[in-house]
Amino acid sequence: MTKCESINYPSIEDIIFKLRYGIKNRRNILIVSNCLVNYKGRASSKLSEGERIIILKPDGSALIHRPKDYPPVNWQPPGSLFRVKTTNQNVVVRVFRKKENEVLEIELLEVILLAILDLKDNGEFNLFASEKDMQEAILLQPSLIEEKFRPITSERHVLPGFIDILGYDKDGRLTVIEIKRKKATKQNVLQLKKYIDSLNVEEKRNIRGILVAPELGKGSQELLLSLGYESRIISPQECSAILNKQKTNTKIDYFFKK
Amino acid sequence: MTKCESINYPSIEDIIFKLRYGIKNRRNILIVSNCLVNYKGRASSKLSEGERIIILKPDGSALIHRPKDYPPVNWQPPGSLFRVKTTNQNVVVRVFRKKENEVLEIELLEVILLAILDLKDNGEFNLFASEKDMQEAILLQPSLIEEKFRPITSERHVLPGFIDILGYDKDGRLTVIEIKRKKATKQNVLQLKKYIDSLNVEEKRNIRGILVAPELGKGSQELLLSLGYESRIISPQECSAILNKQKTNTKIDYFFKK
DNA sequence: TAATAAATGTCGTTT
DNA sequence: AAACGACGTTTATTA
Repeated sequence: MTKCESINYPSIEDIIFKLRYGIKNRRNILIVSNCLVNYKGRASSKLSEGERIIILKPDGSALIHRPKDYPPVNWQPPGSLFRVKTTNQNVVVRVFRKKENEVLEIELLEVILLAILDLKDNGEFNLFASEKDMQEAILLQPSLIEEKFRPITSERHVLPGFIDILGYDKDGRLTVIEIKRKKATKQNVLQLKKYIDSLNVEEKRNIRGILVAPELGKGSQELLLSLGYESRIISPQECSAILNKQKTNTKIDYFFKK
Repeated sequence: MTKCESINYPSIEDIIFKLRYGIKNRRNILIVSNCLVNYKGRASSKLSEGERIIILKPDGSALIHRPKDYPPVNWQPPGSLFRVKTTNQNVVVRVFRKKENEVLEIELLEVILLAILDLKDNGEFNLFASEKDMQEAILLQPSLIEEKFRPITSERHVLPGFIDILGYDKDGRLTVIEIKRKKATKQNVLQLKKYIDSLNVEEKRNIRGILVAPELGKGSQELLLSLGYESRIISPQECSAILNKQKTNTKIDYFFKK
């Protein structure tokens, strides 16, 4: 079996055979077809006739893409089961997801292109400038918050829960830091408040709250002030740069040690 | 030009020519290829070598799918610009989005399948059992809330902001309704509270708050009680059924009138 | 399993 | 352009 077996305008028999083969052997399947789609589960939907691109993945995820738009018009997350049957003399792919008891049915009216793919992908994916990167950068260089800021939560989550960073300021005041990778909203300030409130410390007034974000939204700024919290304007990109620099330094250290 | 021009293992010259042709003529483009992907924008990412499915749409959206997972590993929303160039003797597709100043670059190391598609899709898509359907069902049949409930806001955004439904109960008490299509959270109760607080009415205690949802989460129930609000357990599916019935009745009415 | 928050979230709507 | 909330959100993490 080759890496890619593709057919233009396959016969019904071919479609059924290839689909079943591909599903059974955990191949990626690509279908370009005029089709009808019905979905029923948490909601329900009907999509009338049209030509779309369909992807079936061996992990049980399914995607139906119209000629435009970023999101799939219909889909099924991983863990779904594929079944190929015939209805009205057409091939129907049924994608069933037990977890939510959801069914997606794709009736293939005319298959334009069918490809059974045996893809090899062991590539490594790395994302930078995520919220987690911001957290790590601050832990690595606490002066981003202010001089002599000392995080408590370093490697392990010393205090469990959802607090991004907990620490002490130069005067020993307990400080809660909430990090956002995009413009902060009022909701984010409330989140910070919630965490501070959740700390079972008697003198809550003595706890500092700092919201870290690349920008403050209108509502957030007011609320921040009224609650007596602070903010630090820091972008995810600069945090990423700090981490990169650190890695480079580690490498150089290693080089000289050798 | 046919609806689907597909080639297995095209030459570099073919790839460049077909891609440029497809982009220029606003075709959908399907590429199965061993590739490298770099993204830089709001965040940044690197994806090392591997075989993936790539979709380029004429509206400027791009999707890169690995052999597994529901979401694309890299992407670009609509409005992006495609450019085809060569680097390291490989074809590179550059997808630039001005709005966020984001760049996605896909280096094609070995194209397994390339298809230029001229898809026709005028199909109608209908989604049922959305939150909007729930809203409409309640407006159509206010007794879902309680007997003699009278909605004021028939359209939307008639009053302050984002209140789903505003109305009067049988005793003329102002009532704010917040609708959720899935299990209600604490956050949802706070949302309801916010809307009630935002109503500049003197006697806020006299306003009723009702959270409509198919189920109540743990935290939400407690908070609901402590704030003195109420709830109605209603599923999006039953609301959808109510709307369907209404439509059927309208059709029957029309039939008899004729 | 339920709850909670992140996401390059995206997308629509209203101010 | 900014704010706000829905989404069949999905996904990962934690209690």
